[in-house]
Amino acid sequence: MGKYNAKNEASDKFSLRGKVFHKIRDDILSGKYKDNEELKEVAIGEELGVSRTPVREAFRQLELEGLINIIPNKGAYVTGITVKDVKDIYMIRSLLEGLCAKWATENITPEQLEEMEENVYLAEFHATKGHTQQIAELDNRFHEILYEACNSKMLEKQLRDFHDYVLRVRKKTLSENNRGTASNKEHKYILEAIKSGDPLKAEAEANKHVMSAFENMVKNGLYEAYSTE
Amino acid sequence: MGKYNAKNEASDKFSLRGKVFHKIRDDILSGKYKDNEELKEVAIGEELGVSRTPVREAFRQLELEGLINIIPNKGAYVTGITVKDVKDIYMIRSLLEGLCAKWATENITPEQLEEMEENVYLAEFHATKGHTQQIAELDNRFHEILYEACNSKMLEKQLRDFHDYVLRVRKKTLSENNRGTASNKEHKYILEAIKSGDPLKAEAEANKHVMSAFENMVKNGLYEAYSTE
DNA sequence: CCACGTATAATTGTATACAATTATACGTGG
DNA sequence: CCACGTATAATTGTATACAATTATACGTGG
Repeated sequence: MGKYNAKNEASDKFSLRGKVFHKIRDDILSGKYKDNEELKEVAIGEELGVSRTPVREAFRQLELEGLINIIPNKGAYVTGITVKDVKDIYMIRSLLEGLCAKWATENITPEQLEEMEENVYLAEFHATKGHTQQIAELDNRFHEILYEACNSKMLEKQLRDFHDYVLRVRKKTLSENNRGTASNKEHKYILEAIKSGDPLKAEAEANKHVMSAFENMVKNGLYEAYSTE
Repeated sequence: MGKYNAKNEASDKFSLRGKVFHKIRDDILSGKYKDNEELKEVAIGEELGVSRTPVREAFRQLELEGLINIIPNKGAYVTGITVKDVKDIYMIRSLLEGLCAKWATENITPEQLEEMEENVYLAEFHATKGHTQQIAELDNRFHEILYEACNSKMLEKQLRDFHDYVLRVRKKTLSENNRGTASNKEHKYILEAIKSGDPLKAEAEANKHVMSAFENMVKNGLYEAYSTE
């Protein structure tokens, strides 16, 4: 599974289509394009120094992700991500991360468990030192391990997609307001529930973790700066 | 929202790319291609009488849906959908349909509520008559209404994708074993919870509905015939 | 006979050409 | 002046050409 994904990422990095896809995706999520703005194949192709072919292929992917809306023979229009979208994603993620933690309790391998323990331990250190970059990376990795450990291709894919979607928001939230310390404490609770073999406890802790991340975001009003609404 | 989607469907129907996408997707989901089978652009293009361009664009979409795995410069390989995948999707759907019903309770419009009542009433009639085709259509539509009524673009998209994914399995299940009658009764419970303005009741009923659909499927061993495992 | 390397074929990646469709400009009649 | 229709430009849709990469065939030396 990990290898499978690594390959896909390689594909994305080394082909023009993948580069174009990620570039436009980032630009939409970061708010470079306005809502309903029209994306033109030639213009974007020229900007990135490629022909229309890779741009078109990237458009098809973006359409499927729901980031743009393609009207046949007419054009591609940015759908963007609104404040409500981010909120909804956190609600959905809360449920699904819970399910993921529950399943992970029953399917995690010793290696994954060990990496998770190491992750939490190391994050504790960086949190006290205020190393925001490392904290963000460890946080991402904690969730990645959880996704892999649940042993469900379907759930893993869903959570990964959502995770990517709100990545920018999450990173910012973590770097402010001591959220990093609190977040890592919650990771520890999840880890302990998994270690003690209590799936329902793990589910509840993961639920709470996502919800508290969301509440922290709302409290700080941080997410408004990153939406197109 | 409804219109937005209608447009997308039109796009899919009238462009070659859309036709190719749906054809390959159906072929994978119905088991025409084996797991790990390689899909070649030229071969599929010739089969469908189109050039490589629409085929390639369809491939990119299928990759994003997780149905094929594209290795750069090498080829596209069918990932397929396994028994476990179907099971996992039902578990995920159970949670998300619950959330959807909860939100729908708070956001449903009078028009949607009326259509839902009509839907349940009509399905009752067709269930007693054993009209499997109509039952399947009304069942689909019931869930569509629910998805629209929750007023969340994100959740709606998720549920629609999953719904499509297991459509074939669902249709078959409904036509056997009087599941249609039982299913419609559960729809009625959801509807009544929504009408009485009880979001938690609606959530619980929707949870149960998906789980009982899944249990029915397992009991009859029906889903094994529709997977690639 | 087989291991290996090289030539050849097959396949994917990207750019471009042409067709079809849609948007825009512009002129004319009233 | 403006409503309308037609010509023109811009844009997307699809096919095809060429380049780059990978798979296969085949021959030769030992």
